[in-house]
Amino acid sequence: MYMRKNLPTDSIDPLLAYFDRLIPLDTAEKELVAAHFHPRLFRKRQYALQEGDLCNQFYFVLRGCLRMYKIDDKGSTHILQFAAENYWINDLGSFHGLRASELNIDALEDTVVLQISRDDLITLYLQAPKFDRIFRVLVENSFVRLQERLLQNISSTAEERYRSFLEVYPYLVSRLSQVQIAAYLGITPEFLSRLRNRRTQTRKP
Amino acid sequence: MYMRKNLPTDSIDPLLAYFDRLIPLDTAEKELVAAHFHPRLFRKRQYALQEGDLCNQFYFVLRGCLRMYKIDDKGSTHILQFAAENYWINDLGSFHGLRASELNIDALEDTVVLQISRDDLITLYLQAPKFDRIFRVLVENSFVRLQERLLQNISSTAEERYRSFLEVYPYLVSRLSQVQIAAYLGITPEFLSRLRNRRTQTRKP
DNA sequence: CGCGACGTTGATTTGCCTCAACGATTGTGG
DNA sequence: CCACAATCGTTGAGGCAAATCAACGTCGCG
Repeated sequence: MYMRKNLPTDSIDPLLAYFDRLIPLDTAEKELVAAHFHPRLFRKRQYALQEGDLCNQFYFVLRGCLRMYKIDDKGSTHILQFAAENYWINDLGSFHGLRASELNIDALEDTVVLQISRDDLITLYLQAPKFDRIFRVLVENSFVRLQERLLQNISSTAEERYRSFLEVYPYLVSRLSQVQIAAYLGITPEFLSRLRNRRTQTRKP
Repeated sequence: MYMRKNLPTDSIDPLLAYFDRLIPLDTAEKELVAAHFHPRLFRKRQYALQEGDLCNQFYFVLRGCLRMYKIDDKGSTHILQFAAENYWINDLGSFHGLRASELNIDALEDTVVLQISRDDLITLYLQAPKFDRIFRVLVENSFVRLQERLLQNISSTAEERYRSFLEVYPYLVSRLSQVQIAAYLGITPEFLSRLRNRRTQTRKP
């Protein structure tokens, strides 16, 4: 059987491990996962979802990094989420509400995902109700993180948010340009540059 | 049998109707709901959750209005969520993560809720896995709304956020003081006052 | 090589905050 | 039931955080 480079048969393993850590799976359930999730490569700058389209897939990142963002009327980019290794990403509003998305998802690096379509996910829920629980827990965790971020955005200064980002996502910082980080924090790249230099100063008199 | 005023036996009905609208329940499942959820009254200004405590209950509001908020180091209040009739509220991070909460929940009006403890909810999941799905859908919907709010906060001015609040929560506006609305929008009450007057002006020369 | 993204820095502007004062309303205890 | 305190909404003056606009050197890439 022909196998594409970068997409070996055992690419499903990290996902199985991920699920197993949340709630242990039996063999039948692991086979269902293997049957419904499919590997896919996105080249750098390639769209995984484009504004106006329906979000039909749920992505689990194996390697690389995706971002989900909105472009406002003034043309500014606002990043809702990065998704690197072992993170999930999709536009849940479009995915379940069956409405056209206002968001874009694209690749910041060459990225390999495991994807499942909405129809396959619904089938999976029917075949193994345990996945209702798994995805409930998964969304609950995302909800808590999102709520913490909202709280930060309401109550903190740009500098505090930047410091917090460095702490929470240290492994991302080196992989992202300052433009991306600024679009995530909700500030301009110019101001982020000033923040960085403001701190490394206070050295020479 | 003695029955407290304001808390009649059929107070469970709005919750059953709420679940039924999401995913139809059979008789046994309705009885489980009636067995695990309990009515409770919070007087105006009474805490339902206090910072430092564990969030042990999930609340469904029958009448009245609760708010969930954080007090920062400077003493400012930041409101994460209002919950009026037919809304859910709790600190999910504390509820499932079993950690002390940094948030407060209290009543803005005399409020009647149906509450379920974490232990009872877990029991409910085991007795009827359908509730895994129900609460998955419920959290998914909350997640989508929260994401929209974060996007607004990152990308919009205070005035745009205020206009949007008026559109999305018209039934709340009349019940809340401007102090509460300002704490939700992430601005000062003074500035909210200016926003309101800025708009009703542009009339007399 | 040349073009376009990136990061930096300066000058200026602006959205929103802070502090302070005031009358109107609410609520509370004597 | 009244008196007093507390909270609310409003307005003014002044200040600061962050945006805007512009210019410039650097680097990676086609």
